[in-house]
Amino acid sequence: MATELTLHERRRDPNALELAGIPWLALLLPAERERALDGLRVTDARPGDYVCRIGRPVTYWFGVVAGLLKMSTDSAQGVTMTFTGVPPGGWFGEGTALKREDYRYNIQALRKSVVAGLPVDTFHWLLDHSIGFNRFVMNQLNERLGQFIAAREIDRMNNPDVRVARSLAALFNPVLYPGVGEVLRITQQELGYLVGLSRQRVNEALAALEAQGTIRVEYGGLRVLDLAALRSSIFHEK
DNA sequence: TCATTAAATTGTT
DNA sequence: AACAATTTAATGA
Repeated sequence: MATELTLHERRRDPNALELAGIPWLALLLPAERERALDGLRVTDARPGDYVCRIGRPVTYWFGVVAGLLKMSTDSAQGVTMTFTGVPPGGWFGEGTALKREDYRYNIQALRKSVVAGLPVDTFHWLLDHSIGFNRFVMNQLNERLGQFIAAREIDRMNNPDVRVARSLAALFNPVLYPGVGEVLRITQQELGYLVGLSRQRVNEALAALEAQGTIRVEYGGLRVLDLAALRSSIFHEK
């Protein structure tokens, strides 16, 4: 039933599925939405594919429709540092797009993903004309600031269980990643990569969180049961 | 559509 | 790091 409906939608509009996964489209007035749709490009990314690279001039403002991306940077010593994962519904690069600078990080697909891109010129046009779009971007910047501060706390924490919990809470952020919903599709391997822990240790932490009743571990993903608990959970040393 | 096989992911040591 | 067990995805009749 659900598939028939989407197939029907797809017949009318080949991009219907993808467009449903772009949160800010609903905030635009019809004329603005039309302009946005003219510019929007949706592409598939294979694991390891680069969405953007450090130093390249900004071409698009990017968003994740499906899958999982990672944001990373290379230090002068050539060490790759992963900052964060970007799950569905996440849009990034406003700062760079605003100033029309070069990308300051690499964005790579961790798994097969669907990525949407809004050309910088269209991005600026929407900023100049759409109040709804401005609200979205402002809200986005504000929420990301909060997450940035939280990320610094996470880095200082030594307890792996807490690190996993807080990092998960960040990925489940409904404002930044409205496409995630109740279930985050991520493997324990991928999560370990993002958090900086071994898969075994992540598996152990997830088991503890599940025992605590804050999440449920599923094949290929995690279901959040208590987001507030995830954000503030505390574990005892063994 | 169903059964079989391959691949991916997880749980454990 | 390695292994077995489990789940999903892919294949082809």
